Amino acid sequence: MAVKPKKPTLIEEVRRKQVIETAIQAIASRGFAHTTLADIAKMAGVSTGVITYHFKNKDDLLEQCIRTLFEAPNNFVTERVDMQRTYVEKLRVYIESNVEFMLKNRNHSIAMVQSFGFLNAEEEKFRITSRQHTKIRNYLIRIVDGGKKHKEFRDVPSTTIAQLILASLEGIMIQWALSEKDVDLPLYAEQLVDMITRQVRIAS
Amino acid sequence: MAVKPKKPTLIEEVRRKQVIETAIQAIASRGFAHTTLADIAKMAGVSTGVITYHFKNKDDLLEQCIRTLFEAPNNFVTERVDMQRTYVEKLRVYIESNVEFMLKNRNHSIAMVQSFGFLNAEEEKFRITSRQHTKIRNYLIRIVDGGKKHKEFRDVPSTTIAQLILASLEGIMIQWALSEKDVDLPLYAEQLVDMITRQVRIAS
Amino acid sequence: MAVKPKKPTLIEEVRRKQVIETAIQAIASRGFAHTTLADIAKMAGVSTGVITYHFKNKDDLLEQCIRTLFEAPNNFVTERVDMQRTYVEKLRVYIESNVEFMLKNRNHSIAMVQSFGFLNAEEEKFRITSRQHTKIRNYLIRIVDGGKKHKEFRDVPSTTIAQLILASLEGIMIQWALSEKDVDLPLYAEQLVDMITRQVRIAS
Amino acid sequence: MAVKPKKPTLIEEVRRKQVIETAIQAIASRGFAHTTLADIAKMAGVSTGVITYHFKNKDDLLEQCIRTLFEAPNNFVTERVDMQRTYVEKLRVYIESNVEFMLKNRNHSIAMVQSFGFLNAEEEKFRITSRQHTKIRNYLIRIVDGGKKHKEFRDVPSTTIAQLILASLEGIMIQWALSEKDVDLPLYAEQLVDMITRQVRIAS
DNA sequence: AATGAATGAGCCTTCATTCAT
DNA sequence: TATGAATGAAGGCTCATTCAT
Repeated sequence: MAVKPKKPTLIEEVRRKQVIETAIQAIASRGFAHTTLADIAKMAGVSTGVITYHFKNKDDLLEQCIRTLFEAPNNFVTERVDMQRTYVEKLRVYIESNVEFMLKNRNHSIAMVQSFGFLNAEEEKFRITSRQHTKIRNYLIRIVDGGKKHKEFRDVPSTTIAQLILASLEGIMIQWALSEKDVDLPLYAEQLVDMITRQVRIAS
Repeated sequence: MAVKPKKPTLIEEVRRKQVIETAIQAIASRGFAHTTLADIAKMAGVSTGVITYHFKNKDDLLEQCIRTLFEAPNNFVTERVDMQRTYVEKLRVYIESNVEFMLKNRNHSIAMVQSFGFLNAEEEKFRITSRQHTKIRNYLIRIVDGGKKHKEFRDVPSTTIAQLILASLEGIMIQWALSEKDVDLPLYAEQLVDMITRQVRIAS
Repeated sequence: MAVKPKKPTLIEEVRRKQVIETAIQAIASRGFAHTTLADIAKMAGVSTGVITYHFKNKDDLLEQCIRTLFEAPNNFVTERVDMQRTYVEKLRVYIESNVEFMLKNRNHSIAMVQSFGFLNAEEEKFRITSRQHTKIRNYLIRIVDGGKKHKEFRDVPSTTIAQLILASLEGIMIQWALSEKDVDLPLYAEQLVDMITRQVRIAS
Repeated sequence: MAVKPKKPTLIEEVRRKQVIETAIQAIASRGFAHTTLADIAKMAGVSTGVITYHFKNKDDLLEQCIRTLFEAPNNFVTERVDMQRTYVEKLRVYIESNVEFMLKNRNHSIAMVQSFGFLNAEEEKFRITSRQHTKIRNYLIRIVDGGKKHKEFRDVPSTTIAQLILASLEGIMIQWALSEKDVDLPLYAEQLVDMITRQVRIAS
């Protein structure tokens, strides 16, 4: 008899998505540490058992949340970036659509900042976060390299530039999560785009 | 009977410092969520009771940790920045000495990133972090304003520039905490200084 | 509306037997405590619902298991014993066929030993086990009494002898369940037959 | 710094003993499966936390219980057996003092029967039970061998005799645990001594 | 007859906090 | 000051049971 190939029913997938989304909302408002399964269940309007029925355990759920926290903005952003033709435009759109996503999903941003708190190398949560960072950085490196190849950019260190863009976006997320009113995101994006462009572009 | 007038003995202060420092090390290695008072006590070589004897409760201890996490690098950095005469130099030293502190105190950096993950607006820990951010930002704003006043800088938006510097430093801290080998901090600092300088300085 | 007159369909009976047998296998390999209905269902290749559909509840299933655990060897043994003419032969065959059944159904023996461990006087499971013990003892008493009546046996205390035979068989089952290789069952049977015979038979 | 050598304080040892004894009583009356830590704690008049403070977890406690369940009667019995000079006497006293211990500690016997339910080879509880059985059997083998060497016993198979004695004692424990009034233990002991003696002794 | 998603009570376990010594 | 035994609330997890399909 063949091993059952783990067929995730439709309803199964829907429930999981629902629970993950609710969990993210819960994390955003209570913080990672103070979010209990009972909280999430109550917010989702289901019983506690549902969660451990659909997820192996709490950590499994949190891992899915972290994954979603990275993939959702990533999909949103890359979709827009890939439509641009010039590399200067790609960088501009990368920054702008990241900020756009943040503005549209403040809770996601808050939850993501919270997720930085899981840096115990023993945990799968750590590895997921780490892998996502690498993925993002590589995506940016490819853009910078493309810009250099097409003579749009001068010979800047691609990795460092990628780190800089990622850092300045995750960094502002922290400040904005801590105090919304203290940060004017569109203005920040504009300034960041200006600065990055000035830094990488071949002077005309 | 009168309330004991809070006479922080010398030994008292030493013990507190010791416990706070141990707690930071514990947080760095286990993560915020998994650090128990028993862990800290054992690492410090004292009994559990010592902690609740010297601190009101666990949150009190964590608050002191967060405060230390911000104040230690802050003292290190401002001391060096204030010695600089030109504003371009101040910005350069600000960035460089931040990175220097990180390199000298990796565990502090890791613990600080961890601390971002436990931010619940209802908590004092949140307010402390928020206040520290404001303080840092104001310090940077004053430098930028100074540079503008002394005609070293052109008319850049001070607040945004301050946010950008803070973000790019806290942001890189996350990447470096997640994967030390993936980030060349000195190179990053150099690039960041170059970029910021280029952005603010009046073209000569 | 009249109560459904309990019409145990053929298929119904087949299903029940199948589930009971699977449950016994599960108990033998996982232990009473760790056998869940989900385990049994999965092993039987059916859904969880099937079990509670065919059995009132988990305890009902376990009770049927215990009953089977006693009745199966009992049927096997009495069938053979009743064919013997002399009482000495009856005792010999009683012991030997018990051991034969054990060798042919190791998992049943293991499950039976496990079942001893979950006896709470308040439970029906306890009463079933107790009743089965009485039944077996009475069967053996009748044999011993027969032997005495037909002058094959001397005047031994029938009840005690019955207890002794039952005890030495259930007792060895424990040792054999714990460690198969440490017990040579046929040799044990031979020695037990020899000893019991020597004890009850009228010296010739 | 040397590893702390785990010094079990006096009070620590007392507490552990107390909890173990209470647990045995609880197991005897409720059964292994239905005994919760809360039950034990309440019976012992302490808080739930005490148990997990002094024991690693529930399984750890149960393991200690099983160990005690075997060692207590063992100490009681061997102490008396070792005082006997002849091997016939040793066997007699072995059986009689086992029964004596049972009569004095009915709850221990009941709990021990319950413990037979842990036959999951993966569990430490299994290994403990198994090891204890081996220990007892070896002790009996040594007696039988001694009897043979000193020409008190004829050439019987030592291991099988040892198995038989152990089986007939553990077996009667089951019957007596299930129904006290159905088993006359002293009479049983007498008959068992008579039968074993008759079996092993060199006919005079 | 059968399924399997959903429920929720019950239990183990962790851990901050207290307090007698 | 310091200790560490003891407490008990809180939370994750298991699993028998129910029920709509």
